[in-house]
Amino acid sequence: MPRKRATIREVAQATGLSPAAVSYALRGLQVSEETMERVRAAAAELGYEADPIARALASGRSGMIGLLCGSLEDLWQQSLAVGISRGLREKERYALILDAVGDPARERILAQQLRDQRVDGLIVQPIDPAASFWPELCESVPVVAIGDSLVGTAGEVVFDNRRGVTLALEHLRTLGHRKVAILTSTRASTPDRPADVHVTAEADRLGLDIEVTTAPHELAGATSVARDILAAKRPSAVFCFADSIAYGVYAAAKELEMSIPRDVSVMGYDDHPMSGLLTPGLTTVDWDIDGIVRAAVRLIAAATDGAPRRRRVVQAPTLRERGSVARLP
Amino acid sequence: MPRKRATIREVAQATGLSPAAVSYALRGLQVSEETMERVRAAAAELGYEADPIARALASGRSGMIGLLCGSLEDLWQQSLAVGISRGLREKERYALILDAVGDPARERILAQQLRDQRVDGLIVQPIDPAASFWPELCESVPVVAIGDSLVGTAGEVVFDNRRGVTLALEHLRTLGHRKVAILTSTRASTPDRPADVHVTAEADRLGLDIEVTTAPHELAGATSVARDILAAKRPSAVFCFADSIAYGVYAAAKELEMSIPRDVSVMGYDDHPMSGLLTPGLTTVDWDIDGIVRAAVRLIAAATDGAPRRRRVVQAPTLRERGSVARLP
DNA sequence: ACGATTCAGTGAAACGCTTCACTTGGGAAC
DNA sequence: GTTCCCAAGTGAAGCGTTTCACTGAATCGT
Repeated sequence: MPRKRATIREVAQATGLSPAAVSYALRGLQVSEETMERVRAAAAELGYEADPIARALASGRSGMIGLLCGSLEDLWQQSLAVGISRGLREKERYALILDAVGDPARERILAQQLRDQRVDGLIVQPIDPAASFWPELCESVPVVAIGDSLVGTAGEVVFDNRRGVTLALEHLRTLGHRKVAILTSTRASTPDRPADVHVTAEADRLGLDIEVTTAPHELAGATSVARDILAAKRPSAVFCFADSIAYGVYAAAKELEMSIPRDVSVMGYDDHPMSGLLTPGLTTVDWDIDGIVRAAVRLIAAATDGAPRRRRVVQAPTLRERGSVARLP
Repeated sequence: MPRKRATIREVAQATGLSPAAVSYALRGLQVSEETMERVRAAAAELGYEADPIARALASGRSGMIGLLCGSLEDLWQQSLAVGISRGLREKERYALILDAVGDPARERILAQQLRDQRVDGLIVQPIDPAASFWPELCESVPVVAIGDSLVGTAGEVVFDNRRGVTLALEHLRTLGHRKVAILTSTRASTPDRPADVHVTAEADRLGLDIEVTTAPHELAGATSVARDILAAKRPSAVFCFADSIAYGVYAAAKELEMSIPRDVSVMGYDDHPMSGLLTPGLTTVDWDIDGIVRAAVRLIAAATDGAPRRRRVVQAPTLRERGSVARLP
């Protein structure tokens, strides 16, 4: 880290070339092998490194991939973010991670912000896939959407949430549960998310008596919501739309001295690494996070490296039984 | 999100002013109330929003705060990052989060990258606080360091790791443990981190028979290291230098059908929210993450808002007993 | 009534790079 | 020996802001 950055002009002077030539040379364009070598040497000598801001302004590209998360309080999304970040790094690309903290309005602002940063591509896990700004955004930058109902221009990684919900609720039904509390994630608005719609539809079909409540992902908040539900409603099972929320149920059960699954059964959704560590292990719906990460990275890389075939990767869920759901008599 | 961004020039034309005047007006500088109002109206009308990249290039500032994490695989650091991100948002500032994945070389590159992004300030949790580039970096941007031995120019949030280690090891010693396996986090180099040094010093003082091994934060990796340790060395206790790593010990114990704390005692370090949920709860050293977040945010905000008093906030650890450490006969 | 001081606003030069439209010199083609 | 072309390199105009040094007019104290 030299005391003062070298500019491209200085490299040009050092080599006796024009700044333009240096610019081309450093990117391996339009110049002879020989000058390229000469320029590289001079650049190394001077400790020159291109200024990303100036570059972005001039070229309209930043070399970064934006990652817009619905809510990083969800531990699973944290894992996803970390995974994607790592995956991109392996492809020599950098991720710019922003967190909408569950707020659709914030989602709009941050999406705009990322575009303003000239990201080459955008991976989003939309809170509100129906929001009106997505189409416009998709026009100005390749988008890979991760989720359920979609917006991607560069591809999509689709969770079959309908199937996931079916898997979960059928499991509960088969084991004899009828009165099921549903805990879904809090959000500032967007009431009719497709995932939620699936839940009520499936519950109807299976003849389950459900009550849907929203809960935050963050442990303390989830615990407090779960405490109320467990104490007041006495459901035989709780289905949480994220493992993070299920952790809150575990905590609440502990506080209330209820035993899982004897006093109440719990199901999660996502399969976060910690879920297998709890006692009892959390029965959940597993989404193959590695597969999702790989798919998302591959799609965005393809889109930005100019292989523009838009693809749709569908993730199938798996039921992962671990012991947090009891069979009712 | 208008189809095409309005530029400052267009706003200038619309109001009949010079671009300079508009620039000043939008920032509430140097112009009369009346024109300010006129400019604001026109800007709103045209949907103008300043381009952050151009702004950063011209002014050398971006309005963002960089957050450089040692390793986001550490769940505790994830929590820290999320907390800081949220804390900054409340102060109307944005965080740019980068992850060095435990690699000191990467840490240097990313630090440089953040400076190149013209961040107004930098919060770092250094992997290698002794690395030579910190002083130079500190000259070009206010730095708040979080950790043990420090580099901050804008302030520091210090963990008293010596005390934390003492707390943990004394606890083990008091309960009769002598043969203790230490699991510390993997890193690409930097062998002599102060925290590690404290461990061996303290162990000596207390007459503990320790063996130090490095383990990754990520669950599968930690589990596999822990499995080897538990099977081969048969320590009476394992002290993990991060709760994430302790989770690996729980997983390994489960696989080996060892019971915690009957067959082996486990201590963590950090107090991650999940630690209280495990069975048995993980006994750990608690660092008051909220306090750290608040301190870091306050320090960096003070430094960038021009109140340049450099402060040092020391965090004291607390022992949090939960049941994963048994008293030996 | 006069220079001195403020106030509101202007013009143009940065910021550091990319890129477009052009020169060149020199070889191949005819 | 022209003509044509191509690879290698140049100049200058951006990209959208900020900021510095200034101007003209209005205000002020005396």
